[in-house]
Amino acid sequence: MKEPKAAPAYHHGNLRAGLLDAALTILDAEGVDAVTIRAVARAAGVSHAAPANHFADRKALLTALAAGIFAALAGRIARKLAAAPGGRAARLRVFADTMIAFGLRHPHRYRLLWRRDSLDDADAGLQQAMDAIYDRLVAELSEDGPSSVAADSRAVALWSMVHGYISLRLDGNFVPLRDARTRAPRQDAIVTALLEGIGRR
Amino acid sequence: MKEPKAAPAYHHGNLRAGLLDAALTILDAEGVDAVTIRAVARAAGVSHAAPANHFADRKALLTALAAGIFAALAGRIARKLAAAPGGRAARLRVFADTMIAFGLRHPHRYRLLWRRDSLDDADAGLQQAMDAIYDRLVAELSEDGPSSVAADSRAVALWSMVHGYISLRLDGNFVPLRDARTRAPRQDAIVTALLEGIGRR
DNA sequence: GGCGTTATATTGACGGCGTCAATTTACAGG
DNA sequence: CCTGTAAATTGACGCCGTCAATATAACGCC
Repeated sequence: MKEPKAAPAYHHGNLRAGLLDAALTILDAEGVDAVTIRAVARAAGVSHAAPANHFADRKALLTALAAGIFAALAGRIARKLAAAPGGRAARLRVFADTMIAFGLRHPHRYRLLWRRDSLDDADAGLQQAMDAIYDRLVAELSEDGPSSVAADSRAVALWSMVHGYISLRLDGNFVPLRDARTRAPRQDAIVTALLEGIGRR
Repeated sequence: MKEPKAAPAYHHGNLRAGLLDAALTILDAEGVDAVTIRAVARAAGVSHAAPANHFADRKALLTALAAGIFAALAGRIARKLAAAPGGRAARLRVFADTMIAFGLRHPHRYRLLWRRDSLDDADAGLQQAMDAIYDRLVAELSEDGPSSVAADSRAVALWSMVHGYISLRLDGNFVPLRDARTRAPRQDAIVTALLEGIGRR
């Protein structure tokens, strides 16, 4: 009747978790390119080939890392939406704010999520996790009136705008961070723009 | 009285241009990560250290490559807009269509433009070229009525949406390429969504 | 307990990469 | 012609990912 296997220290047991921890630390500090197998192994205190037992290659390591990050983001969005008030516009703002806040607070994590050439798309539930968020968004948008655009396209429009805004901000663009007239935070202003339209007026 | 220096074959004269040519070919064929100094040198038929005379490091090479690509894109946008009809909505569509068409036609080139960690931001006129496009967009959007959002934020909204859409498409997302109701191309539908708004109705 | 199997970790090697230093080659101007 | 300078080559270094061979620890089973 062995002990309940409570955290057998290290080295045997949870190296995998230790590697992912180390990888996340390096990612936050130095960015995706610095997350090398050897650097992660070093940080975890094992030899350079030890990670091979848990991750087939660097891509697999980054994919596992990204999967965890995406799960955290999806969870946060779900929680925020569950607690959000009823109005459609308000709920869409919650979605956008949560995404943007996450992206700006964890730049390297966010960027990793979209470094698809460094990730094993097929493998992780990554695509599927993203689809879940997307479906949620479509649902939020699907109480239809006579719109000229279907709910899925409206979801794509919002998702694209939010993602594009984060990406561009992380690249240092759009530095006046407030609307030129209202002085509202830019991220609020662009959501307003999408909600109300920029066409006529 | 030397010859007019008409294309001195190679090796002395225009290695720099030859390297950029080779780099672009490799980029299109195999993506950013394959554009290594050594591979480019190999493709140009010179030794692995020859590029050092023209580009300080890999970052400088990629930056020069990106600068050329961005200039081409900016030129295309300017030309298309110059030839575009008068209506505001129509002109915004021209901008979006041109960007999206470029991004989808040259995925690796488009991705390179935003691999800012692989580029030397300060150096190239890259930021400046982008600002030029951005300013152009603001100008297109600046005939103001009593909008609740200033022209610059509307420009950010459109630019973000277009950029985000391209990025996500290049990552394999949004695969139903047409609006669920109207069967219009998705890229047209999202522009419509932004023009008309997705808030109330 | 003892023992073999299997999972896990180490060591060492290989080739490719970016980069640097030393060297050779080619050209230009006096 | 000769000399100085720009351009290109060669060779080395350390880092990387990855693979093969080896050692070690855990576990199942008798």
